[in-house]
Amino acid sequence: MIAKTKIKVLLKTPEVVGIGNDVKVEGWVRTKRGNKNIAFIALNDGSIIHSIQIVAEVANFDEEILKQITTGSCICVEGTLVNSQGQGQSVEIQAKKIEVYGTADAEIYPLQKKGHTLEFLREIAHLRPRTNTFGAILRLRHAMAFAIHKFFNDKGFYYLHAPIITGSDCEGAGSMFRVTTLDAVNPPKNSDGTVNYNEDFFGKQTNLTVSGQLEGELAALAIGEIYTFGPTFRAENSNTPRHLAEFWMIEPEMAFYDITDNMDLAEEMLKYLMNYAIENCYDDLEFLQKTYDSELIERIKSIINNKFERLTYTEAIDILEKSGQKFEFPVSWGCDLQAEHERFLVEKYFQKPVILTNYPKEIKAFYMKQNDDGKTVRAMDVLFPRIGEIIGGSQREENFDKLSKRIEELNLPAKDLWWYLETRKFGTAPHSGFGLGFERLILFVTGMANIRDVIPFPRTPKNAEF
RNA sequence: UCCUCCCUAGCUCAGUUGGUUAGAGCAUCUGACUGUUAAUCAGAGGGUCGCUGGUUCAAGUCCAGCGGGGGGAGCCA
Repeated sequence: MIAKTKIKVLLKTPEVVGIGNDVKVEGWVRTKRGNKNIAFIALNDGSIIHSIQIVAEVANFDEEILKQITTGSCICVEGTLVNSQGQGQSVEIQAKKIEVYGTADAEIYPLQKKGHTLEFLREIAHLRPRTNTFGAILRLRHAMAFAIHKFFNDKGFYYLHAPIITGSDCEGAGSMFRVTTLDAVNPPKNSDGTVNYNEDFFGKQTNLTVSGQLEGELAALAIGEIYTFGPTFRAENSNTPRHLAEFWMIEPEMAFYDITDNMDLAEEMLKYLMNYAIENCYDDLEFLQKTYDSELIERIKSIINNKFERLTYTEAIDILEKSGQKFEFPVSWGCDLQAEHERFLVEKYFQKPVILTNYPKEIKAFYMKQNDDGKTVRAMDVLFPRIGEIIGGSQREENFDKLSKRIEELNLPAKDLWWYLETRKFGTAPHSGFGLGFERLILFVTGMANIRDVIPFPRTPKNAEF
């Protein structure tokens, strides 16, 4: 009995098995070609972007078996690993035995050996992992997730599991998905006709989380440095290539970090991740570069090799006002920066990542630390080429009175935030944190243009088919 | 949600000022070919032109509504 081997091992380190020795591989057929004497099968098992070539002498095999080997079918091959006689690959397998695990009727199997549009592949999300493109994306997605855990673990951060179901709508980060077990048609009512949520599963209104930040702060103010990495939900009717209703977010939160420490961490992490991709996923990056984005690897390297430009919101407004550039939305101090403004700063003016700090408090969240000028808060946004804001964060307001006053000014439900405020009442500490949208990171590192193509099963308005 | 473009064969698309039987490439099927690289060559089959309604002698083509999708914007990550 021959031990099975991953195709990655055979292609990358054939010496492990040894030329001339017998091997067993299992995978899905990408293409079959040949003539009446010989058949060439490109076999892929997902371990690597490349397929291995299976060579089958037609005379040695049952005609019915060979007929079943079509694009998309799944087979097991036993044969001898040999140096290839043809161009295009260094090693190949001279097949001795082929077992068909599963056929794929060529008349109805949707994937062809020719290329498909990404839009079409979205309609067959159950099969698109079988394509080279999605194989590469899924491997990169895994590598980035793993690298994030490794980065934080190596720095002594703890992985915190924030709740998915929350009872608060505090961050104001957008509309939430209601979580309920009440009968949608006939819910229990109060005497005034409103729904009686006391009868609901949790005895109150609950929602899917829009952010784990507030819970993250609780943990940071106890065990120092933490990060969350989990799904997040926004019920916004956003129809763009950069938004999902369900996406994954990484939210580190650190005690005793000021805004500069926060920026240093964000920059170090992004550079670490880019470097990890180059060192561990080069074959996939090369494929994506060749197929979709000719500047992909160069752009990733530019993140590693450039110091991020750091400037204040006020300085950025000044640059934009003096730029002579015509913008659809005019710039003035106090307005939020539009996509076109961010793009100008990152792609034209500095031509590298930019970190903007000290935004007007009116356009930022209540929990951000207020500066002494009374006008700005210690926010930081990291802006990337192509995708804009990849990270948003801040030093947090640790002063109980200032935070309470801000909550009051913004008319937020202070009574629902009692637990959050108690961290400022008992042993408060300077601390900071930020949020990184995982899919936006994957968007950048794969060179894909649409966020629906970097998550296995995208959730967007009117779409939850798979 | 707003602006804009698109929806014709399994896929990607052509289809002229509205006019007879709606085309191509690829895929599929059949055949040919002694090592192919998205193999090549020859032949064949394959259509409710997104849906509903309207204008007209006549609609893939014009109009309206609805549905789906792309791009841009807003919200944001």
